Amino acid sequence: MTEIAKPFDQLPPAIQRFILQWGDMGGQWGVNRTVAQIHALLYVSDKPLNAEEITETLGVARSNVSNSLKELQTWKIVKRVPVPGDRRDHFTAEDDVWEMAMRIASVRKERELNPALETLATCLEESRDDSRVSAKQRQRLEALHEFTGSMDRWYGQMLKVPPATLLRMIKMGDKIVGLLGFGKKARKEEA
Amino acid sequence: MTEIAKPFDQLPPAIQRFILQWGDMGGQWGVNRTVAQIHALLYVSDKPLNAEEITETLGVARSNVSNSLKELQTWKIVKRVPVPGDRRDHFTAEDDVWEMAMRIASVRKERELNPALETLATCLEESRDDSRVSAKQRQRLEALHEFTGSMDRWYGQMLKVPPATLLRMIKMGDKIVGLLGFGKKARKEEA
DNA sequence: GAAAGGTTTCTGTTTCTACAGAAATTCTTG
DNA sequence: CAAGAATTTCTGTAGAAACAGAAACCTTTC
Repeated sequence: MTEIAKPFDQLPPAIQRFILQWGDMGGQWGVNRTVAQIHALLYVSDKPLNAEEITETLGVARSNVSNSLKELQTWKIVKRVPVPGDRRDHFTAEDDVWEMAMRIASVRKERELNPALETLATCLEESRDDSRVSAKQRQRLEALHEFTGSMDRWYGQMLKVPPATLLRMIKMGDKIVGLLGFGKKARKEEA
Repeated sequence: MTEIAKPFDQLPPAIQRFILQWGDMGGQWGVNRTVAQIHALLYVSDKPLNAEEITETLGVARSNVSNSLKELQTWKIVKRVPVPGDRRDHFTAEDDVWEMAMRIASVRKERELNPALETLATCLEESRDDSRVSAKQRQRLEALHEFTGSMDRWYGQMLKVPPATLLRMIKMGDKIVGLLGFGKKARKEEA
């Protein structure tokens, strides 16, 4: 069908910069450049794009686009949308940034926090019937396990809160600490 | 001085497992395996270790240990400690897990959030005097910028709260949402 | 049910990162 | 201020990840 999609250097400079920077921002996080770039492109695109258009605009291999789209879909921040009169798959990015952030957080929780929890549990288990592991060592593993568990629960709970509510909470910022009534005392102690 | 440090396979299995798993847990995050392993080793070590001991225990190159220790120190989760009667540098890991988490969060904020903020600000700036950027596109960049700013402020504020207080907050979990008085309504709306 | 259009999987190449070992440097102490 | 010890920086290499292009595989439509 080879329609002509806008090549990268014809995009407005602001958009170009965004895609590029977002691209290697991704590198700092756990996703590769292409994945992040495609996400950026879709995020600022006015209309859904098909794989071909993405390929042409970003100048990367078709297969690369295909795989990257698949990854973005596992993160649930890009989805396929049907476009009437065109049987190719088209894609859009989640446009609510809060929703987006929560989807990412959710996947990361599963991929990183949960395995860490399991590992620590196993280590603790194993350490109990090994006298060579000192009490101090056991305590430290315990502390880490406890911490990871707390984080896991915290994330789990935050993910249940609707984005709009979360937004308000975060906007409140440090007032929350005071409101909850245990801020002042603790802060004085620390200071 | 070649003292004999415990080689890896003489450590208790629980400890071995911990170091190994923590090692490639690190890989999932932004730090390489060696760095994470050294951190794990120091975290569960009863006493401060010198670079030589770490080298022997983990079986990695001396230079690698040196560089990794340097990195861990920039994260402020490992520090040099003087050991009386030994002029070699010895190292320990921060033992308070909450303190540790906050140090890491702090560095990540600087390295990731702040640059993202700058980039987005620049893009927005640039987009204002470019009529090819649609209103919708500008809005999306705006939303992302706003979001990033919120996160940045939130982190900044949380980092000021003493770890013990934070611990209590997180333990409270989702009760916080209700306590703050805007939880129920919003949650019903969403459901 | 075959031809065209579209998507995914496979394979080889390139690029980048982690790392070891050596060389250079800095620090300590007699 | 030298000799020795400890640490850091430098350089080359091995392995892993990203990627392009081709091949194989579905899917729709006539």
